[in-house]
Amino acid sequence: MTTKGARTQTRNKEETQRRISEAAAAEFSHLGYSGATLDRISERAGCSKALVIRYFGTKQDLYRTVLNTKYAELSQRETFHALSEAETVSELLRGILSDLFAFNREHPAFARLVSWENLNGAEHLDPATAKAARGPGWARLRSILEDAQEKGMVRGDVDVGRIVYVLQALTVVYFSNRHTMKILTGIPFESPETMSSFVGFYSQLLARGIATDEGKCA
Amino acid sequence: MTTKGARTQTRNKEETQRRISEAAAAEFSHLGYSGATLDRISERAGCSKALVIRYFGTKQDLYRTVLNTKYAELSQRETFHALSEAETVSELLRGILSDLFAFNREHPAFARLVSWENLNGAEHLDPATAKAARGPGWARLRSILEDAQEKGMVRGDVDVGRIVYVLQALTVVYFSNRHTMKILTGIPFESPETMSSFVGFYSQLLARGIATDEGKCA
DNA sequence: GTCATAAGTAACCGAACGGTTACTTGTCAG
DNA sequence: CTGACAAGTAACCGTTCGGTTACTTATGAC
Repeated sequence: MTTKGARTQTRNKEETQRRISEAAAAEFSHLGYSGATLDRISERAGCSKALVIRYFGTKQDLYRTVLNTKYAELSQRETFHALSEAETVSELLRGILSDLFAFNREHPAFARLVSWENLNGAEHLDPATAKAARGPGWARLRSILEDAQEKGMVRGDVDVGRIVYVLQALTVVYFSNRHTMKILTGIPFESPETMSSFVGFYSQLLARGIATDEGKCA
Repeated sequence: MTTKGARTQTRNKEETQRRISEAAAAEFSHLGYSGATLDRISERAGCSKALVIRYFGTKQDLYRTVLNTKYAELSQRETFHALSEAETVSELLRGILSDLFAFNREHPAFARLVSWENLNGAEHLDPATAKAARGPGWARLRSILEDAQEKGMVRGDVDVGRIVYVLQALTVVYFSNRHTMKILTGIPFESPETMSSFVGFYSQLLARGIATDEGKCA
């Protein structure tokens, strides 16, 4: 009998690789590239350090794998794809912002990895993988936005890049700069209500901010 | 004759301490706490490692000194204090945002240190020092904002913390997440025009977003 | 001059790092 | 049963880390 499809008792390559990958993600997210150690990763994974290197190459190789895997997770979630059905600008803004917040809440490691990565110039991030993480909601946003501009409801100086930027900024800072930001503003980021009220407040603010006088007062 | 006020030829405590402090700021900003090494810092400063430890204590002590010194620099700049004379909401928003961007452009090390610090829980940042970095522009913002709300020009759900948050978010992400954000949005952050157009666009967007219909259309 | 003192350094320590090598052992086709 | 191969490990290597110790040397008051 072959091993194929069966769960071997003590020795299992795929399962071990999965455990290593998981342990590495936790370690890199927590301590960054230079702070993480292969000794701790192998300890977390419950195997020897030599095995980690055998399966994933050098520390840098392992880091690259972890980072791009996390980005790929973002692009595969279902709620993201549901956004392609949105009808109005404000509805879509709220949907995207809400989804960005939800993803970051469910994957606390993600924002941390992005921060670490920016601090060393994003040289380990595969551009194609990162672009895929935008999801179909953004293509939808572009078409709806341009449509609203033609009808004179949205101001002409608004473009998709700037909207995406502010949505990302609001989200990223919430999760990766909460410590200094709490000292600065006093906002209780750990409170669940803060997050939902943030989404509502800022999506409305953005919708009003990009609208023409006609689009808003008429 | 005493050393007081004179520039000694080869041995000079204050000057050496200044060089060490400068070298440490560059090193910590570039590589973070765990990535930085005392050997490199002493090499940059042109002195021995033992002297670094003698003057600043442990690596952690040195890091704390560097971090809080940078924050103190923010609170001492002149343009920040000029904001206390602003008259209108939109004028003040533009002033604060413009100044935040200017400071970060002039002090690239600052945003990096803030990112590193958030990644290890902001445990080395002195809260009093951080709060002082808000400057008088924010107290002015509160009073002008509340005044405008009483007159019915600004919506009631707007508060200073949320405005400060979005201003900081727009700025912080511009400087500390530019690498991943460029891949994501295609925005050319390195271009000088991008920054000034950002300040104009978002301060206008915010001003319109927080205004009541009356405050905007009337 | 000279001498106490402070500025500054070379050499070293144990620990921890990333990575390699030589080895053991579970598993399965025949 | 058995042997070959893959899964997995213990022990080690050279290097670098933060930090200490014992030492040199420039400086200024007397």
